Amino acid sequence: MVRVRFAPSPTGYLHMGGARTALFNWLWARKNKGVFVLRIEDTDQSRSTQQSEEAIIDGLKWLGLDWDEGPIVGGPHAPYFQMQRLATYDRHAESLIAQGKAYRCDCTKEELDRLREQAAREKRGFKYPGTCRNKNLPRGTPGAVVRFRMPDEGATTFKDLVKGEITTQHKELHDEVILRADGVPLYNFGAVVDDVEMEITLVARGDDHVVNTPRQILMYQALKYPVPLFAHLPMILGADKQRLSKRHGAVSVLQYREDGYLPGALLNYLARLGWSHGDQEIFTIPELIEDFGWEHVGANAGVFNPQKLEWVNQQWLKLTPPVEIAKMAGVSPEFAALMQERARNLNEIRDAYRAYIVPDLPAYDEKAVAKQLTKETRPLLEEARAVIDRTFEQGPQAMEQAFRALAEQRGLGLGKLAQPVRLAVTGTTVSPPLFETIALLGKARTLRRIDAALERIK
RNA sequence: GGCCCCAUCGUCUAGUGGCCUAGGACGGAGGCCUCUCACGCCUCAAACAUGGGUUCGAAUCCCGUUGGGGUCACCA
Repeated sequence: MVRVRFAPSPTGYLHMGGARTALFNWLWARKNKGVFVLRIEDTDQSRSTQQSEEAIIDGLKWLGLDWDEGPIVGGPHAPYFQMQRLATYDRHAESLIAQGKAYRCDCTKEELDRLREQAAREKRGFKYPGTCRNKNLPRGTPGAVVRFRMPDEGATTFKDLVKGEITTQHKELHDEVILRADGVPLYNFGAVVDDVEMEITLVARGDDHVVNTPRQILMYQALKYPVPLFAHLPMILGADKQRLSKRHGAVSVLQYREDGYLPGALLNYLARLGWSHGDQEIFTIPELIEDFGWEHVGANAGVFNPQKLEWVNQQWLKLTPPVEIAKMAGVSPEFAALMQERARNLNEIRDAYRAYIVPDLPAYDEKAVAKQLTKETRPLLEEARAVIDRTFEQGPQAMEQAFRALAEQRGLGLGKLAQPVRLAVTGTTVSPPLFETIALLGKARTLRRIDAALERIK
């Protein structure tokens, strides 16, 4: 049974990197009929907030990345909030201490900071010197944290599903803190204990965690638990090739909802950022689930490209049934059908709808009016009005035929005739095909608009 | 700085020793189609970081160099 998890810390919204990590985990779970667990790692009490937690959950929900176990839905390993699992960490820490694999340490923060600064001055990495290693400090020692006893010699090797074999010498490691004095675990320990408890079989997470992996493997081994598989996903970079951060365009995925993107399009784009399936660019969600695999996840970081995302969104818009688009954009299905192949996002559809479908008279683009609605075009517009009046009931194709006949009669291209009419009817020079738009608007409203436009010429 | 990871068009990537005069996609340039816009179609420009090996043969394997990134917390 494949069991994977997404374990965000509620210290901010869900951004692209987190969304992609969640997506890859989710795809793997769905592909293997496994379980996708959502776990909230809220042990940084100074930075975790309720709002962030909600924002992350909202983001996942919008994307359609549903979880089988976790907040709201519960599950056999509840609770799924680390701050509610303190007793579990304590139990495991005590067991490690009893076996001599961990120990209490009451070194003060000040001493440690001094050592750290000194190490920095000497351009060395800081390593805890092991002051309390053999003190056997008892439970209840004031201010004591628990440190994990790292082996001094040897090396740990693991096979990362995307990066291949990675080896770390144990001498590079040091006895890191796994439990604070107040019993709140630190990342490496909390994650390991929970992944063990929740029976996670594969850990897929950001690249920045590769260095944590050997330490965590050592902890799994100390705990006498099987080690899961690991897959480290490369970073997503901003246009400047810098890691995506709040300053570098790392916006909430929910911003894309505001901007009129389809959740599936975002998922499609994110999947292709770092993963590939031959030359295919556009995938439905079932296709993504079917085709996804770690073999084709790239090992190098990728730049987030908004233009390509927009293109993917456009493709999705074309492939989505009009009724669904209508629902999302808040427009009629008929109009959605006309707009879906020429809009890049839902907002363009909604804006157009509000501009010239909803109101009785559209807001006119004055610059275009000055150019298109002139004394020269007036007779044309009058004749067009008559044509519409006469042929409307026969449908858009008949109207078009009649317009073509009229244009030809006047020695004009259809464009010369259609543009003033389009402006009169929609208020703009850019719209879906004129005759279908007119059909959708209705005869009375169309004629009223043309009359209003004629008024403007005077 | 130590350790670790990465390196194909501007960007996302295909490529797993011969199919590569390196393919696709976004973006760019030009054109076709056309009632506007968009779609679609066609054409063009655009890359294997670098130096050594290994091999009959290297974008593909190995080493060095360079460049980029990650990480060195009682953050995650």
